[in-house]
Amino acid sequence: MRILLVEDNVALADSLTLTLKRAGYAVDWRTDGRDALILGEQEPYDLAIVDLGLPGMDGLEVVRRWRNAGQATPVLMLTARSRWTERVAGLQAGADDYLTKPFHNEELLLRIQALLRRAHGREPSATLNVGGLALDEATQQVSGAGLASTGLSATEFKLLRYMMLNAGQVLSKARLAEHLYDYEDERDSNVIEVQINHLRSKLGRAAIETRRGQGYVLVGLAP
Amino acid sequence: MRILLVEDNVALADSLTLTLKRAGYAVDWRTDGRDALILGEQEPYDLAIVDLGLPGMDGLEVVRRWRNAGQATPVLMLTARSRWTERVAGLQAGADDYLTKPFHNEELLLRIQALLRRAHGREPSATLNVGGLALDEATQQVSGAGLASTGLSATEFKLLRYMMLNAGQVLSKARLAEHLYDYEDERDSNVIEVQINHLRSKLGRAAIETRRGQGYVLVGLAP
DNA sequence: AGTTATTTTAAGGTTGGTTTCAGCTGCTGA
DNA sequence: TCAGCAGCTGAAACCAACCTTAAAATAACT
Repeated sequence: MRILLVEDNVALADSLTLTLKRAGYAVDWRTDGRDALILGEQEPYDLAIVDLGLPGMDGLEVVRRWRNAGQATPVLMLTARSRWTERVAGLQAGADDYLTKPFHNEELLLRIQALLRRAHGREPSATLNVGGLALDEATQQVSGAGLASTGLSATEFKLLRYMMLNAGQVLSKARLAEHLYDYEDERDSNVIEVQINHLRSKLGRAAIETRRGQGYVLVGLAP
Repeated sequence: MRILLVEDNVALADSLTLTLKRAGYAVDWRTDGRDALILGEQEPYDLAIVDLGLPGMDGLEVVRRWRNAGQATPVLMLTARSRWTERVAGLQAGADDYLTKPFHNEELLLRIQALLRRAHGREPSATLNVGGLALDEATQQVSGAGLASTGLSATEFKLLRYMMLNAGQVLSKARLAEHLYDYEDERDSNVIEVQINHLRSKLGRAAIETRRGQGYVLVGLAP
C-alpha cells in the first residue's frame, strides 16, 4: 500500500512517516502543495494524507485539482482545528475524511484502514475479540457469551475499545480521560466513573474490575 | 526496548543505567555528544535520554541534527534547571519531553513509559525485576519464585516499587514516608510499619529485612 | 422550533484501603 | 536482669475513592 503524505510541519511529518512505515505502508512525503499535486497525478497512490495549510498551494486546492483531473485516490485531510466550515470545505473539495489535530496515531491508522477498505470495495468484519467480548467496529455493537448484542454510544465505544486494546492492564482514570479527550485540562469531574457505570450496566458488573486508587481493569466475561 | 543514554556525569549515568536495566530496558551509554549523534543515527533505539550540557556537542544540537536527518526516535531531555527558555529551546529542537534535575527515578520511568506509549501506540509491558521479584507495572501484580501472583493495593504498590528501585539500600521510615506522601508533617505514626507488614505477608517475611534504628532493606526472595 | 439522545454535573450513599490504636515481642544497653 | 525503646500485628475507626441516581447542559435529529 502506497501513501502520499503532504505536510509542511517537519516534526509531525517525521513522526507520521515512522508510524505509517511501522504499520507496513510505503510512504512518500512532500511539504509543498505544488509538488504534491504533480506527484499525485503521476503516481498511483492508494491513499493521500493532506494537511490543510500548505506552502505553495493550499491543501483544498490540491484535492480539488486532483478530482478535476479524474483522480479517485482516497484523501484523508488534516485540519488544525475542527472548524465546522473547514470540514465542509474539505469534504466539498473532494476529501473523503478529515482528522483534526492533535490526534492519536491509533486513530489515524483506523481512519486509513477504513478509507482503504471503502476504496477497495471490501466490507470486512472488523471485530475486536477480547475476553469473551466481541466489539464490532462498524456497527459499534458489543456482544458476548450470554449477552444480547447491544449498541453503544460514541464515548462508550471509544472507552470500551481502548480498554479492550489494553485488556488486563490497570488503566487510571487520568489515562482514560486523556484518551477520550485529547489534551483536556484536569477537571474535577466524575465523567469516567459515570461512563464506566454505563458500560457495566451493558456488559455486566463483572466485566470491569475497579482497583481502588489505581484505576480500572477490563477482565471480560467469565469463561 | 533499547534506550540510548547520553550523559557526561558519570555518577548520575551509572545510577540511571542501573535503574533502567532493572526496569528491563537495554541501555547504551555515551558521554560525548558527537559519539551519541553517530550512534543514534546508526542504531534503531526506541528512546533517547539526552542531557542538555554535554562535551563535544551540545545536547540541543544533537537532537536537532537527528531530526534533520529524519530520526523520529522519541527524545527525553534532561536539564539542569527549569529555565523557561531552556525548555522551549529543547522542545523546539525536537525533544518530546524534558525532565529537570534532580528528579526521582520513579518519575523518569513514568515519562519514559508515556513516551514509548505515544510512539508505539501500545504500552510495552514494563516489569521491574529485582532479587527474584517481578513487579508488573501494567497489572500492578507481584510474582516471584514460589509465590503466587498477587495483587497489591495502591500504597503497597508505590512502596514496593520504590523499594525495588532502591533495592539493597537501607531506606529509613522517614524517607519512605516522604516518598509516599509528598509534604508530610512529622506525625507520630506507624503507617510505614503497617504497610511493610502488609508487604511481608504477601511477599514472605524474608523479602524485607529490618535494620533496627535505621530502616528497611529489600533483599528479595532467596534464590 | 421541538424532540430525543447523549454527555456532564451534582449530590448523597457505600465501601474498602488507610490510618490509628493498643497490646505485644524482642532487642539493647546499663 | 530489667527497663526502655523499636518494631510487630490484629482489629477498629476513619475517610477519600468510588458508585449510583437524577437532573441539567449539550448535541443531534425531525
